[in-house]
Amino acid sequence: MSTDGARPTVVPGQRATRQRAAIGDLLDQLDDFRSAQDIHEELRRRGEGIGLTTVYRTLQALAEAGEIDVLRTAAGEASYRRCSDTHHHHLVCRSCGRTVEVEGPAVEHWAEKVAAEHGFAQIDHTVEILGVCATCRA
Amino acid sequence: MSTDGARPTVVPGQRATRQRAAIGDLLDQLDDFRSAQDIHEELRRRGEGIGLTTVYRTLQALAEAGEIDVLRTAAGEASYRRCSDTHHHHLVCRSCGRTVEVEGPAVEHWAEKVAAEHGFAQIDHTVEILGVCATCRA
DNA sequence: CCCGATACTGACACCCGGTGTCGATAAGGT
DNA sequence: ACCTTATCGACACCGGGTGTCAGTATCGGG
Ligand SMILES: [Mn+2]
Ligand SMILES: [Mn+2]
Ligand SMILES: [Zn+2]
Ligand SMILES: [Zn+2]
Repeated sequence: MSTDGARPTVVPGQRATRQRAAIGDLLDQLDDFRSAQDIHEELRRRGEGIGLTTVYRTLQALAEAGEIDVLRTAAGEASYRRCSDTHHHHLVCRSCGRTVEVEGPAVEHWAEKVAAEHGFAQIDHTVEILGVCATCRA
Repeated sequence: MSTDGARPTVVPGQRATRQRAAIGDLLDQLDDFRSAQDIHEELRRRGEGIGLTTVYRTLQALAEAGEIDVLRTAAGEASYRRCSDTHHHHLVCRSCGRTVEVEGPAVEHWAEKVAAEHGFAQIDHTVEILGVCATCRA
């Protein structure tokens, strides 16, 4: 959870609206990946009047702008989380959803090397680790 | 593409049916990831009478049994491919779908190490590399 | 070889995450 | 304040995938 409180809550070039601010604030408070519907529910629980469509599209815009990270659950549903701005991957607890950001130069190099060896360019990669955290094993 | 022709086309404990054989045969001939609908279409084109529901469920069963690999497209749709039986990952062309199986002990070790460091167990990981192949850049 | 228990099939209704539409609303530049 | 126009959100719709269930085919036992 970043506590700087100064991250752009709005994608540059877009208008600052109450709804987008509410979503940005909530994302700052949450610590693990949440679906659009989760976020919509939580906002309404807090008394924010906001439509589900708006939540879907705002989250997508934020993801596209690189403000937040997207992850596909096993069920194929998208989930979102505000992350640090450096390149990293995720270690996620299958049981409670607890998320740890991890990085590894070894993987980055390996991906580039193997792609180049096969003549591939404009490389992008996804690396996610799933497991059960210590707490959930108690 | 494996040419052994002796891979189990049926998950153990299940009955051998014409439909499952047709799907297995087709998977042996295809070389890159295909959606359930693609496979269904192709089977009908070849004159096989088979229902879409059956294709969906057979592919899922094969995937669950580890007979084939599953990949989620950017659109969130599942795609399937018969792969070698050793652990590996995929290098996929974003443009033509061409798929190369790759492996890397470095990544395996890294994943295990980083998970252990954070107290996670029962680890599973997904690693996919996307890019544009040499042919598609011409 | 035949038969019956039962696994499988597939048409169809349904589920659900996500998108297109469009009239109403509100941001924010002047 | 005013006007232009981005944004909102209710609603209809889309498409991949699943539950149901009556009909069908497999295959082990007799
Ligand atoms: Mn990486
Ligand atoms: Mn691996
Ligand atoms: Zn946990
Ligand atoms: Zn290609």
